[in-house]
Amino acid sequence: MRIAEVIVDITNSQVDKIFDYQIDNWGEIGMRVLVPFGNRVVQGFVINIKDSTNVDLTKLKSVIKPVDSYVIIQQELIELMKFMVKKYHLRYVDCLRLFIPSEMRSDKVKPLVVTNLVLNENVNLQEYKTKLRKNAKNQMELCNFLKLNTIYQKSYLSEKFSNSAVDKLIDDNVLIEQKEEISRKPYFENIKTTKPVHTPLQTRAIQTILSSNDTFLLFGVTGSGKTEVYMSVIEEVINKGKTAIMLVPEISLTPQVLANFKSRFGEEVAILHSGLSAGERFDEWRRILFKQAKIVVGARSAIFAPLTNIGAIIIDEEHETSYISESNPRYSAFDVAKFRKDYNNCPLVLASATPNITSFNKALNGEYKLIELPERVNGKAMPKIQIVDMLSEIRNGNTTMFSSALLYELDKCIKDKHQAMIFINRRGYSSFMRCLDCGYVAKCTDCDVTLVYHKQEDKLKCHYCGKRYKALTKCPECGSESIRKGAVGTEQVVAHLQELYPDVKILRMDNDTTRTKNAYQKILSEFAKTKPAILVGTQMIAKGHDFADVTVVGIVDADQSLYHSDFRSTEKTFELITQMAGRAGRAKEDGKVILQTYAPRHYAYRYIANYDYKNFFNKELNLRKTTQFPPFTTIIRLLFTSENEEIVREITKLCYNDIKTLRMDNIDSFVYLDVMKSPIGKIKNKTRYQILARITLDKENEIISKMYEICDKYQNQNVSVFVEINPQNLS
DNA sequence: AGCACGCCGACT
DNA sequence: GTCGGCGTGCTC
Repeated sequence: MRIAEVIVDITNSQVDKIFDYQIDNWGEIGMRVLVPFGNRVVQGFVINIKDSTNVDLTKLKSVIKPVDSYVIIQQELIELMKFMVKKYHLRYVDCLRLFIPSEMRSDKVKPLVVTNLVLNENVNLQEYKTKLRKNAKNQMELCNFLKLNTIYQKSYLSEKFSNSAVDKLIDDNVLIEQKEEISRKPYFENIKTTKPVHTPLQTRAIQTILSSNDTFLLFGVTGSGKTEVYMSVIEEVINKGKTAIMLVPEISLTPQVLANFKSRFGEEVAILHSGLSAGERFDEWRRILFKQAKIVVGARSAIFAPLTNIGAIIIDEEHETSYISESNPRYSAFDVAKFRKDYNNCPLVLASATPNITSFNKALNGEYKLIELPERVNGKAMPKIQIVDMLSEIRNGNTTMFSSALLYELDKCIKDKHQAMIFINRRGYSSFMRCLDCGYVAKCTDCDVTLVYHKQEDKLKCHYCGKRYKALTKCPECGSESIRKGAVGTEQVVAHLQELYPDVKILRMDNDTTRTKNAYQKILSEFAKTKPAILVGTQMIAKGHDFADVTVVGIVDADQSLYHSDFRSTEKTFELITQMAGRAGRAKEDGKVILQTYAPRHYAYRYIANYDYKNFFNKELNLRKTTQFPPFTTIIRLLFTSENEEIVREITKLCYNDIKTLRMDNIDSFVYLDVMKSPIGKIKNKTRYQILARITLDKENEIISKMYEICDKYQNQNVSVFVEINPQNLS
């Protein structure tokens, strides 16, 4: 007897289990099938085939038929599904759905079919022509045009000789129709690139990566030629008959980058990202499945690409948070990458100019192998970063948002017809409170994290422990009453600049101006061709294109992210500013970076100005150690939401009691535990409560799985419970 | 998720 | 007397 283990394609925890069905010989593991389920028919995935079952034979039903004529989920991904279900406590279906393009399930997208026409070789064309009517001019011309053994596109012939003429010849069996499935190809600029000569360091990096199956951290400064390292590694891997995945942040998937890959690898590259149309994504995915494409370049979910025999996995800009999914199926592309690396026995490369603190720590511990590219390929120094103390600007009578140093550089830049970028750091909308006289910022006494001002309650709150403080009316350090809160916005900056430079083109790029589909590209290309010009924007201008003529980068109010209430805020500030600084002086002109701050002596800026990542890392790691934050602990957040406020509060409380018991049994592993209303107490009319815990690493897995168990116990129709491990934001 | 089974109020 | 409300439980 052949028994298929089937996961039905229904997202509900109650049916998210393995169902056994009898299956005929056509069935294969990894196929989509139709099965009778209750009194209806549903789609399912065959995840295993065996020859016996524990299910009562009177209950056992048979698989009806396959949905596709081929396997769509390979064995590796089925193993990966099991790994993810266990590790993240996910549903089987949610994982399986990650592995195939959503277009596949809706049946909305079908392979694009074109009709081709060929001349019937059994027809005597000359004889046929004599039988044509005298006035059938189009048909005659068409007959004269046709040659044997040539494939014509029907649309082409129709356009040239009219539809009716073509149809007549088809009717008369002179032309034979042939259907062909073709792939919709995402559009690429056609450019030619030449392979550059490698520096000795690049060569060594490439060889090191290719010579083992380790996880590498490639730490290379901006402009050190990391991309060339990836490309060469991939090239070698392809030459060995294997395949490769490269993940990049969504925002880096610019036409320029893609064109570069296409130029180097041609048809062997498939691109997967959200900018593709449904049809394009579906076709790109099928090209991978059918082994026509061997290199996959894409955003986070491209890590699930149906490649076999992977020879290298590369994750660019590994410090980016977008590699970790924070909703629905929560997973980390790093964990998945490591799984696939082990399965395929190939190297995994994580790369960044400003590695994640945790990653760099792993590199120093030996868990990752460190490869460094400390020099720029063109040999140029990084642009000079000048730190400007905005408090002394105020003392000198300049109360505007631009320092005299920045205005001086802007004037010069515009006079020389160069370009400038003004970066507004608006990470998180939450506002903090700061003393304008001494620069003091309110912080939590327990967490070393900036307090967030909540307007409705007129209170300062810590988003990590929930502790509340009175809003500042005077500074506890110097007694001054000039307390300011809130942030500077891009609009304000643009308006101000336009006043100062009425004749200069000033472009704005932020969440508001990039709503529409291609707005992002449009703004960038407009900026590229306008000189002089100033581009004002949020983080999104820090990445992406290289503009050769940008000589000035202004960072207005750098502290915004420094004081964001997150233990990673200093790390994020270092990343952002370093990246932003890298936008200046990329070509022959030297660049200049003006960094405006109210805290010029903050340690982060000292290291940033010197591009000193390693010492910054040491300092930051020490701080994390003393305050017991990751990577020395793991933060766990249990989020409870419900439309019924009473019930959530009650359930959260019950759950909290259980977790307190859990802490009793593992008293040394809990660094912190508390329960509170979530910082954003209500979303979409659902009340939110949370339990926050920080635990040491020794019993991490054990405690996490206990927490999942506890949550499962309280999960019901009225209350949903989420477990988040090291969440990126705590709203 | 969907659908059947099942036990209590207002209607042709 | 019945039609239908949605609580509970099951689906190989």
